[in-house]
Amino acid sequence: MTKKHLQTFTGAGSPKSGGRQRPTIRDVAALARVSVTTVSRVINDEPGVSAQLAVRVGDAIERLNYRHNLTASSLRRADGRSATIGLVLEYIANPFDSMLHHAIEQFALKRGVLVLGGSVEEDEVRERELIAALASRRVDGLLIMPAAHDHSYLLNERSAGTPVVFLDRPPAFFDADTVMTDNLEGVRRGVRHLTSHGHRRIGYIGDLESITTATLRLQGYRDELQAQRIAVDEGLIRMNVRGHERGEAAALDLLRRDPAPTAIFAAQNLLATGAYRALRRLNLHRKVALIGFDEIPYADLVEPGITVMAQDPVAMGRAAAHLLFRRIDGDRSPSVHEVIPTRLIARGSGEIRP
Amino acid sequence: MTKKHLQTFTGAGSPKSGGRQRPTIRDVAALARVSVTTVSRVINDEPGVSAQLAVRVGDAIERLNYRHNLTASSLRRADGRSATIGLVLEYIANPFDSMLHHAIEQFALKRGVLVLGGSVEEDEVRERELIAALASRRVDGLLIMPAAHDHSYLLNERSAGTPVVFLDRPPAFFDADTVMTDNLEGVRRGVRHLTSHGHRRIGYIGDLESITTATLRLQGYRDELQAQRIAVDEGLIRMNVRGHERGEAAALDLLRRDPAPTAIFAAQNLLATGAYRALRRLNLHRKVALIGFDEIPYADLVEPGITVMAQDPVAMGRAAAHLLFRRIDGDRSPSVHEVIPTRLIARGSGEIRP
DNA sequence: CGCGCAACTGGAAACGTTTCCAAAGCTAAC
DNA sequence: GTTAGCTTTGGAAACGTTTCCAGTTGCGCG
Repeated sequence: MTKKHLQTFTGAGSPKSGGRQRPTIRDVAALARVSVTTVSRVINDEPGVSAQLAVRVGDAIERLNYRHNLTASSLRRADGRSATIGLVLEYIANPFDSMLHHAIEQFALKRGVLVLGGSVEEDEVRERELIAALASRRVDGLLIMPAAHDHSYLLNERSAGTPVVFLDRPPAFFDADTVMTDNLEGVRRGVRHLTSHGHRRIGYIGDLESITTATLRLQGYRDELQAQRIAVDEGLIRMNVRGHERGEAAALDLLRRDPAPTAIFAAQNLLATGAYRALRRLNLHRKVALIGFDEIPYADLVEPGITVMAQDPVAMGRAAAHLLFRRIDGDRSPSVHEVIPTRLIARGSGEIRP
Repeated sequence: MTKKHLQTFTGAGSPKSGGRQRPTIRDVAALARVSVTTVSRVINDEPGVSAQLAVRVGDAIERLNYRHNLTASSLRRADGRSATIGLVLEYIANPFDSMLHHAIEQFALKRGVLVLGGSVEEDEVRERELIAALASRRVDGLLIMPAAHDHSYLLNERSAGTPVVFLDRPPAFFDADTVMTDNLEGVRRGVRHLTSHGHRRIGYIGDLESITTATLRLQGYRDELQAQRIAVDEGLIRMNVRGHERGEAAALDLLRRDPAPTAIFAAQNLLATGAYRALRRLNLHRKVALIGFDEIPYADLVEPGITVMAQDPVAMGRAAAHLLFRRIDGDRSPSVHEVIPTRLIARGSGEIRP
């Protein structure tokens, strides 16, 4: 089973057709009339090469258009580094994920490290396959936004020296560095914003309960209502709602209750836009308040603008990359759990009074 | 200079600290009491291994948690394949780019190929560095959305057997497969939509002239007006406008002219949202028509909805990946240039009459 | 019973690089 | 003038795998 995914060259296996081979370090050495050792030293900026030889080698590299072979290098070098890290995201076309990706890539680039990535789309099997594929390529570290609920399978990777940092969601049955949004407090802050505007019947729409952050957010909703001594009406809660359309349907459903909620908290960006569409359809978008969790592109262009609890993917990506590289550099201290705060962005929809 | 970027291990070079080494094919062979050759055959699904030995090897792999080392494999195998392709994008956090990325990744995954990527952000130097880094990792092929204006430097890569496909923008001084949006016809179609609604003074806001597609789009604007026998008023054209804010400023500028345009064609997604904001600010969003080029997330949620000429990043990504893999599989036929049509999505802003 | 052939198996070389170690050259100190 | 020590250089082994080639086994057939 393992092997199936490690290696599936569907390609007809044409013998690297077309074109002469790339020049090797040996060709460079021959042209520069030095040993391969010397060339290697020049390539790696190691000390102990006379200026004269260094120049000769540099010229030869230039002349031959030599390209250092990092796979061979990585294979031989003592630390086995490939100058590549693996990034496992939920869905790369989600703005949140792609911002994360970009922040990480920027950070990695400073070290000359490239990012090998993939989307997993809430599929546990795909997560494991993707990570196996990354491990096969001997990435120097893994950044994971997990879909699975048991990460003990990562023990092998780590004991083989590949550090792992979890992003946006915590691992299960596995201890590792994490970087997460402050989901609980974020939602509480949003709910508080609504209650401070006079709302007491606040509908809640949440993502799959299998996603840890979704249950955390729901907990924030419950906690804050309880703190405000507002009874939680289970009929106002819709969980396991996924995607735009279902978000819209769930909101419609909530709004047709009697008594209807005077505000809705939509705990994920697609759910928020779905809810907004429902409000518009019922012409309630100026009557019923709405707060979304996670930023929505162009949320300020609609009327009223959509108030959100914004996450900070750039800060998260940077923090995660920072942690990962520290581990790659040999840090063996206990796991760190960073929590990135959210920010309330008031744009109108969240400031509607009942 | 080359070497600087090929390899910049800032890492303190801790000796792959922590944890025992990974098991190798030799360990597997020893445990299964067979030769490494046999293990290799099993791993690669090659014929000619008795069922009995295959099982023994499989068990040993399982027991040892062996992970096939693709770097070593790639180094030795005749075709040199790494089961990895390189993807160079303009800016991965742009929805268009991330959709492309996802489509490509999906396609590649079917072949067990992973995507190694990076954003270039209109920086020619970074493009070259990134491609050098990808070449160093011996990717099997390159998918490039170029920033540079001279791609002759890619000749080496290709003659070394790495196929190249251009995405969204054409190469310069280099012949290769391309997959592009039908920019010219797309803009013409949009402008025609405006003229058919009675507009004759149509403002145009375009991106940097250094971007080939931006000049192509402008050409579409000119062509269509000319075809309709409408004189082109150069004062209505704003080129070299980049990003949201500048787009807004350019639109404001256009709208304050006398006579003001009755419609605006914004030839890029950020420019369109910028223009929309300008219209809103002047309270002209129900008076002056607007069409954007490239899809805008949630463009249907605003009032009026923003009419766009939508590109099809999923089709483009698929087409490009398809072409690339054909080349990787040895296809040496002449370059192919695929053109993906755009689609008019009428949402209100483009149907306003003067 | 010997032969040819196919199927299976393994030893060793090779991929392009880094690293270990030794050799060579030079300077400074005695 | 010899030696110690440093700097510069190179030869060869090694990384984990695939591939080449040869060896072994089993079987059917004359």
